[in-house]
Amino acid sequence: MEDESYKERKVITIGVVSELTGLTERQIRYYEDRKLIFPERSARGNRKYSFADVERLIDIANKREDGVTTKEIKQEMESKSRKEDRKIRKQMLRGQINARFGVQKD
Amino acid sequence: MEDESYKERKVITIGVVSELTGLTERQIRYYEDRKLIFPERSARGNRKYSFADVERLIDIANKREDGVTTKEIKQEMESKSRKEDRKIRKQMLRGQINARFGVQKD
DNA sequence: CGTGTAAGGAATTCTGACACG
DNA sequence: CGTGTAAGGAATTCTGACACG
Repeated sequence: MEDESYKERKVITIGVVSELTGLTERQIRYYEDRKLIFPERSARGNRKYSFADVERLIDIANKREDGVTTKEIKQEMESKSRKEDRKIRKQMLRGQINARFGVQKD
Repeated sequence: MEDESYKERKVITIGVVSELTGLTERQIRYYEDRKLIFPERSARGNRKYSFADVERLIDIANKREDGVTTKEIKQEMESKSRKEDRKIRKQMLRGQINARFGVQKD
């Protein structure tokens, strides 16, 4: 694990994200409108993105190039996150079982 | 090692750095003037900082609170980087020795 | 649907300078 | 020495809308 998780901190302005991804600001804002990306806002209201967001945008850009619609991308995301949820729930369950019946710690 | 080294990428604007560190933009620019910090510039000339820069600035801020002058901070930095250099040179030397006389790989 | 663009305003950033101490 | 501030300008970002398709 990382001390501060630089990858997730939302600190990058839209102009820099545009340089980093090659997308126009218009596109970046549109993908937010389509619920594909979730920047934070500064006090005044400026969007701030994380490195993880930048990577996701690059991923979106690649899919768009392949003709995948924003709706389909959104659905892929949701299906993936459901899978993740199941995985995590499974891990937690295993943890509980181990806590009661599993090997002794130490 | 990290895939892209998020910590070192210069992507954060001075306003966000100011929020993150609690320093005024004036202070941040002054420390650059004193050669304590080295932001990159965007096409137009806006400063861009890394998370590593942010951490260094927090370090500087703490030292300034203790009354350490920018000149002294600069000297500490230089002394530390000389030590680092010696360490790296030593490691490279050891690497060369191993390459010739050391254990076989595989 | 996905993206471009012109519009107007508000906040951001930049530099060089004067101020205090 | 270290930092605040007012100054003027240039670039940034925001929103809502019209356009095309």
